[in-house]
Amino acid sequence: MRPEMTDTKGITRAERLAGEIADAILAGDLAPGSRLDEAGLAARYGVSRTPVREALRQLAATGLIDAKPRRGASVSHVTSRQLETLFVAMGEIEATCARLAAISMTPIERRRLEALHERMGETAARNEEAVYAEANVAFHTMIYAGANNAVISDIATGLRRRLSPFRRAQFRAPGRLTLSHGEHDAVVKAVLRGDAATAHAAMLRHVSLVEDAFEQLAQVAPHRAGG
Amino acid sequence: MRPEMTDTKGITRAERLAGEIADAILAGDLAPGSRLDEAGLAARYGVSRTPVREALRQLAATGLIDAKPRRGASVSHVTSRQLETLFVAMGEIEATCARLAAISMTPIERRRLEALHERMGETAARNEEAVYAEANVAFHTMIYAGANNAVISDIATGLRRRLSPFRRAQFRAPGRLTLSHGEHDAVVKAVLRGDAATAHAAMLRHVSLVEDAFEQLAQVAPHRAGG
DNA sequence: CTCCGACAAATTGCATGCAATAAATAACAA
DNA sequence: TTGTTATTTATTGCATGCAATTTGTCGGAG
Repeated sequence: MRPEMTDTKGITRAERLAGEIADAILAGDLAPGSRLDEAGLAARYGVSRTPVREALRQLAATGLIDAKPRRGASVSHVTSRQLETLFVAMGEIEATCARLAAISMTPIERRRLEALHERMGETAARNEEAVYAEANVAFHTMIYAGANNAVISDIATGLRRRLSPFRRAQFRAPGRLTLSHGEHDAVVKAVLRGDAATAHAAMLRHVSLVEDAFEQLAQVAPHRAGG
Repeated sequence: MRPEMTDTKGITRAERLAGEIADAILAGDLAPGSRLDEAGLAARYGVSRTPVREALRQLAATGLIDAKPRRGASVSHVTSRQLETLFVAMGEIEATCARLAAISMTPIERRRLEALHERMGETAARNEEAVYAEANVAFHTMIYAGANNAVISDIATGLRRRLSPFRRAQFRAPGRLTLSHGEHDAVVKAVLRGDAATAHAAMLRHVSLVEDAFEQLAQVAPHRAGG
């Protein structure tokens, strides 16, 4: 449940290894289905098998890799069916965050959300993909935090991480930036006025549309992890 | 995500240990705040420290225990504030499951839910606490399954486990059984007729009332878990 | 030619030993 | 007496070796 919140400077090798391996997977260096041999990883990272084992367990808990008792671990290769399940879950959780944010965001949080949203409008108008993508992460993170519920925001963060490799190019679709900002607008307006039900629905719709955008891209360039 | 939670007959010692320790915690044998000494546990369960370590990591991932890098692990003692956060999260997730169940339950699942609900009505009328409590677990599990989303039902199951020690006596309050059944009734009716929004609201209300019932009991017998 | 079984190789799970670090205590100075 | 520091101790993190189990291959029988 707690991947890491304020985890005390993961000084342990296992923690660092988990991060390294996760990055390698998310970056596509380790393709889905790749076998994660303990000895091999130990040699590759210059440590013994023990921290590798712990790192693998940790990653298995997040669902990033798939480990069965005596049969080793492999990069969990996500089927399109599972991917849809993940997107649906992500949508529901984000919608829940928006719902809670509408109820319990502090005035300061609302001001900051509004300010970020306006800035993103300008970014979208100038069609600056990279800048918008970065701000987008901040936007959603702000919604998670606004829920003022550590358990749910942890869940949301975990899901976001798992989906991150599939969201790389989500703003490539033509006109997606302004569309995204428009969808955000509905969410922000509802949150600011404290309309929980509408915030929920608006966020659900937004994430569903993100999923659609992904699927269109996926058809063009089927995912070989090399994203 | 993980196709199976009840992993392949946890043949490994670490898996079994994780279960044993979790049971000990949930049963109250290990009080919140208790230090979980690796060597001690290893001796107690007659194994070496290695599987104990892995079991502790596993439990830390579920939030049941709290492990910091060089400072060992201890039974995470839940503050009342965190407990409220957990209850809120549980409510939101369960409500989401109900929402999805209303949308995507198969006809067979709906029939079974209805049948169980009717049986529970009779049990409640006869005021059979233990039987009702067991059926209640099945009821909620059925809602999770009805969401037809493995990711979300996994999350719900995890939260339920974390909260289970605090729900033991939830049906002790006088008249709670028939009240519970009435709340279920609203959920079931909405789910059966495919009314997602109402199912969401009804389940949210139900879980909130469960939380209230808990808090009343908690005032009578405080857990000294607070801090 | 196919299928079944035994054997061999590789890999994981577990135990144990050592090193590193944090908590606890004792000693010393102000 | 109290505050600071050095030492001691206990516990975790890591490395390595061995045992158990799985998988792939080879041989033989049908």
